[in-house]
Amino acid sequence: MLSKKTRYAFRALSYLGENYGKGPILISDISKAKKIPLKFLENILNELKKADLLESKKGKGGGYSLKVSPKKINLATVIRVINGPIALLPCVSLNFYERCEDCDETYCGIRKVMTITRDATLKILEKKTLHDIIFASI
Amino acid sequence: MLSKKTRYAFRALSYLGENYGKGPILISDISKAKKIPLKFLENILNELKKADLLESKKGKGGGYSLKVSPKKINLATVIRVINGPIALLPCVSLNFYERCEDCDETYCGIRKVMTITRDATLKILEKKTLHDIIFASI
DNA sequence: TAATATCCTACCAATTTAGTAGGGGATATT
DNA sequence: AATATCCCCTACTAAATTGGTAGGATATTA
Ligand code: FES
Ligand code: FES
Repeated sequence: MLSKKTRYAFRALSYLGENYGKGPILISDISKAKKIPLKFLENILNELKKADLLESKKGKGGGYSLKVSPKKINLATVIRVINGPIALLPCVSLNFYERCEDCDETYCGIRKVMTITRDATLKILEKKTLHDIIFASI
Repeated sequence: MLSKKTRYAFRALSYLGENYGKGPILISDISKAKKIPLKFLENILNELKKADLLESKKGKGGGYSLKVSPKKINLATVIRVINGPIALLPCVSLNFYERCEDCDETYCGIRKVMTITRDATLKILEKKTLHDIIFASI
């Protein structure tokens, strides 16, 4: 399951997507509009910025905005940044790979199934973008 | 990601599957063969029993065995018993549904994508059985 | 230089995860 | 009936993760 933090991230990004092209948006505005605890949201947006999905501006007239169009931000990327691995096992993860002790990857049946599952999941999550979820929700 | 406990469950079930039809298998045998902490495994097997996947016998000559053939135990069931929901959001879960506060399901774009993802995942995990992972790993 | 707004570090409580410890109860053999 | 075997149950615990808070440092604008 995705963490609450990840769901907050999606909601915040949706808001930024809805306001794409309108200049910097205040954290406090997003916090109010999407009912996300302000200081927690601050952290989330900062992580998204470090992952190069957002850009920010300090001082008056500052705030956050999407770095690229909502059509270019896919959901898999967001989940990886905030939630971590998408695969169900570390030995199957493309971006967070870790070897399994006491298990030979070449002959592991569980791993084979989880690889298929991962591919099916990614096929969807890498295709669906912020734009898709904003548009679907109007 | 699946918990370590879930991975232990798969390994234990694989062992029981490999020995299907040979009568009760000792927890300690599974523990040794699959390198799973004994007391932890005890707990796991008991949960699988309560979920009606295993049957047990006490006393000498006792142990655990699969209640049905490895071909009839699908991976989704196992994950649900030990790990919990398969869906990425509670509002999308078929077996562990919970409503999202501050979010209208009818218009929620995230939910739509996660529903598609869940279906794709289930299509695989409900089809693949214990037999598949045992056979693939030989 | 004052006001504004993000950035950074540190802390915290609650929950979950990954176990351990120890005895109780059922069963089979002797 | 005694005993050894083996699952069952309750309770406890350490460590990690989750979901936050608090407070100040830093950058920007006016
Ligand atoms: S589960 Fe990772 S290699 Fe078997
Ligand atoms: S995320 Fe569950 S309804 Fe929107």
